[in-house]
Amino acid sequence: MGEQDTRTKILDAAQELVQRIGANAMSYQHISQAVGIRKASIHHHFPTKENLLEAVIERYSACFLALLRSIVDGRGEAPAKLRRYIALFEATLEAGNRDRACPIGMLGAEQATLGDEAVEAIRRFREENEKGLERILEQGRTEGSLGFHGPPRAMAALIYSLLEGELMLARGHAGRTHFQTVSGQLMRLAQK
Amino acid sequence: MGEQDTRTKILDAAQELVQRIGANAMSYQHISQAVGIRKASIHHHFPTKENLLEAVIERYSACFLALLRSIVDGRGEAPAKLRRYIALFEATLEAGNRDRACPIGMLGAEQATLGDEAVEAIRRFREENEKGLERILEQGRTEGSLGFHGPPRAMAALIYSLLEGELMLARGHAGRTHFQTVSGQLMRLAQK
DNA sequence: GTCTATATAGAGATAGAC
DNA sequence: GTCTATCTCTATATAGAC
Repeated sequence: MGEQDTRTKILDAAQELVQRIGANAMSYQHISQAVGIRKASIHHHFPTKENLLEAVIERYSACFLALLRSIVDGRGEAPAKLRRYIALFEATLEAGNRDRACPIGMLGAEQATLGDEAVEAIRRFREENEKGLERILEQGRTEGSLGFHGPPRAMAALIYSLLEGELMLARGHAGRTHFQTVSGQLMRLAQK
Repeated sequence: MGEQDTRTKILDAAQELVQRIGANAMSYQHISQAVGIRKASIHHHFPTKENLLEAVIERYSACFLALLRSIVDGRGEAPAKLRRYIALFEATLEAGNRDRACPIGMLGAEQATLGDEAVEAIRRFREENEKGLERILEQGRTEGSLGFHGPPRAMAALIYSLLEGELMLARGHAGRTHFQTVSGQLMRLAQK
């Protein structure tokens, strides 16, 4: 847990702000205060806000998709893998993070205000999530551990929208409980 | 289809902007251009932006919840009612409206930047939606037309997050198709 | 790489004439 | 009820010293 470089601190602050209040409410002033440097210094690392948002997406996407792949390619039956995937989303709500949604979900909601590169990166993130989920669901069907109806890809698309939507809308006071109710129901639907 | 009063035109423009770009990206300037009046005139009808957003929520909520009630209390079996409910969301994506999410869903994503009254109104909207869905799902179970596992209320919570999330994230080019894939999968899960 | 200072634009909001 | 004009604040971004 040593000292981090400034670029990383800026990305951390920007990501946390996107998760909590969204990209359009986030300003260089907010980041400046969180990191403890001046606004002009942020522009040295990320010339434009669009650059900064793209970097937030790229970093989060790389990290999250690596975890997704380790789940998909890992050992265990499909229900356990699905639970691990859901836990990736739930981790966002842990401890003091009660008001944080997925940063890429938040940016997806604001995509009409973003540049083409960011929108495309958000689309790819969704695509990779749906593909990974599809493989877990196919495994479950093959080994007989999951018993949902319909195409795995449609089920995958449903799961992604559900978890992103739930994280964005059910924040605040009872957020954690609500998330667990919904994710529990999802597991029931997938298994039988 | 006669002339509308200015207040209604302002609400229409504000709602459309919230649905497309979100409340934080929306400005009085945008509304001014859309309606064809000056910024100061908007402040005459809605002194603060917070007032305006609350009015958008109240109007949309009253309209949507009235439709929800007519579905819940109407005739027909539960699967048909569920399809009618889904159609309320899908209507947002019709024709030239391809980039519009649910306004209350968008404001829910931005709730950290809103006042207490707006946040409370958004929470009530969700609550009423979950209650209405719960009644449809209970009916389906009683009459044997729906066969999902788990508590109706958990299923209701899942359906609301799913539809709101799908509308927010799957906009743009293939939005309509993606929505239909996901809503079709939801119907499969509910019926068997 | 960080700073001060500044440019430029836009935001929400108000005063007061018509 | 709408307008012009203006206020104040904040936004993103840049120039240039250190």
